[in-house]
Amino acid sequence: MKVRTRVAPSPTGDPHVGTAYVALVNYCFAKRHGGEFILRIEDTDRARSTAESEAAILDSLRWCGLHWDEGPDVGGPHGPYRQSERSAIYREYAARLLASGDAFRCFCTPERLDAMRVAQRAAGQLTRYDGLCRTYDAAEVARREAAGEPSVVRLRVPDDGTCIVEDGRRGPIEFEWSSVDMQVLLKSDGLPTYHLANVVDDHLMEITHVFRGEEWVSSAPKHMLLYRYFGWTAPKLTHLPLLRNPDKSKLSKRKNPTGILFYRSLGYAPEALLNFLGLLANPAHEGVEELMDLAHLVERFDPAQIPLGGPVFDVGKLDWLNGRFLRERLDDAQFVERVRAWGASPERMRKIAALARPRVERLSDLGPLLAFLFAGRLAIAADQLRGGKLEDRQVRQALQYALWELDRLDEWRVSGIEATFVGIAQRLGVKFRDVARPFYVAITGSPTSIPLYDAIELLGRDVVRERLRVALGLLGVPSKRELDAWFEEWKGVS
RNA sequence: GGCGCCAUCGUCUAUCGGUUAGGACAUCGCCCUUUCAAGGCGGAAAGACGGGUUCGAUUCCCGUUGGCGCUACCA
Repeated sequence: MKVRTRVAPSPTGDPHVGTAYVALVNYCFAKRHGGEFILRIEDTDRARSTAESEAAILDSLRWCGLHWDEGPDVGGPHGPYRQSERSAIYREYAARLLASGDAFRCFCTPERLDAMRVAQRAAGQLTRYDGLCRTYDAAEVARREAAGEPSVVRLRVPDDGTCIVEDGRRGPIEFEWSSVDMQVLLKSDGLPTYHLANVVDDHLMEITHVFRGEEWVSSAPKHMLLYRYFGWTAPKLTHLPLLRNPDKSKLSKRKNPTGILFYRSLGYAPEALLNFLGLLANPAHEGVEELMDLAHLVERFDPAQIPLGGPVFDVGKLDWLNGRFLRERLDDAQFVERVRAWGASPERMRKIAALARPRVERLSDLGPLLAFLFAGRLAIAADQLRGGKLEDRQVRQALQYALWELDRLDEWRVSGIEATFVGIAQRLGVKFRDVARPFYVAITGSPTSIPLYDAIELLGRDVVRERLRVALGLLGVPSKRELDAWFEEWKGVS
């Protein structure tokens, strides 16, 4: 049987290095065995999924140098590859489960479920659906449906016995069925949850091996149950350790740059990023050259060698690999080409020229004026952020608001960015010109520069987020309490 | 709280019961060099704790502690 793997990102935000990591592992395994690698978009969460995010994810993975044999953009024999276009399929399989009695309709309200969980937790028990709707007979279900009561489809789970999940790297993991929740499979909007869609798609797309994040371990029993109910053979599951922040918490953008685009903006070579990620999955042992290309990564890939501890994403090591790639794997001409592609493309230079030309007297003024566009971390001190009419607290609050607001922005364009900043000044009850200075310093490294919103657009979301985060850190990282209070105020006005 | 996963230098890791616990990044020192990098050489740096099993545990088992994940009509 042909090996087929997949990566199934959810388009709910910026492309994450964790996605690249999981994609790389699946890619390597498939290619190592002459198999196929598929890209599937899991966009069943209508509230959070966006087309922008999907496009960005495809773009980032392509930039990484990972090519998929089937996917929403290239098509393939098992399409569609976007779950939002497969609703009918999931409904059909949910109906099958309903018919066989392996799933049941549930009419419970969110309020009842909430109260139930609160009570269970207060009693020190695990939170699990109590099975009320499971007791309804066909007539009762029909009556409620006819009355127009909204309902979901839940998975029937055994009340006792154990489930053994076979993990490709950890071996058997045992769960009590009584600790597994009766998961919702089909939401009241008719769309499936991850669990149903994932199992159905992996089967229909003939996926043979799944490498996914460790966060899925605890829901694996539900997936095993679905394969059993459907009478399907489950793919071989292997859970990958989660990438961590330096403080060992799960890698998060609150504490670190996590976007693939951030590393691209900073001038990392995709080869080096992949190299680094590949080393995390299969570390090089003594005497082994660590600088390797994708083909080499594929050739030496071995799932049995994946370490189980969650590795800290060590940017220092990435820097070293990237430096070596730049100076050992590229000649001058190729280097120049990289520079052009990175930040000096004709289109980008034209935009920059239009902004810079009115502000220079000599071409040599360009260096200091535009350095921030070609820099990673800016050398700024806390005092440079001060000096306006605002108190530190207000500046910090403004920076935090900007972080939150900019995250919510769908389109990264001057117009939206401008509206965001105007809004922030209003909320704080101050004039924008008074908050402008710290933002200029945080973003461009100087209180005077090209227009702020253009600078922000040019820099891109990930770099801007990082600069704001660094500036905020300079004036004092907000405490949990401050953050909560600000968040309340922020929510209140929006 | 419950369930699950994990546990060696600051970081990534090697060790399939017996090693001076090895390598890489970072760090420190020296060399090279008009500077800075790069490069070369060298140094410092680790088995969470407590019980077992064993002639012998970093390695196997149990417990504790710690970290992480899950605990949604999000993935």
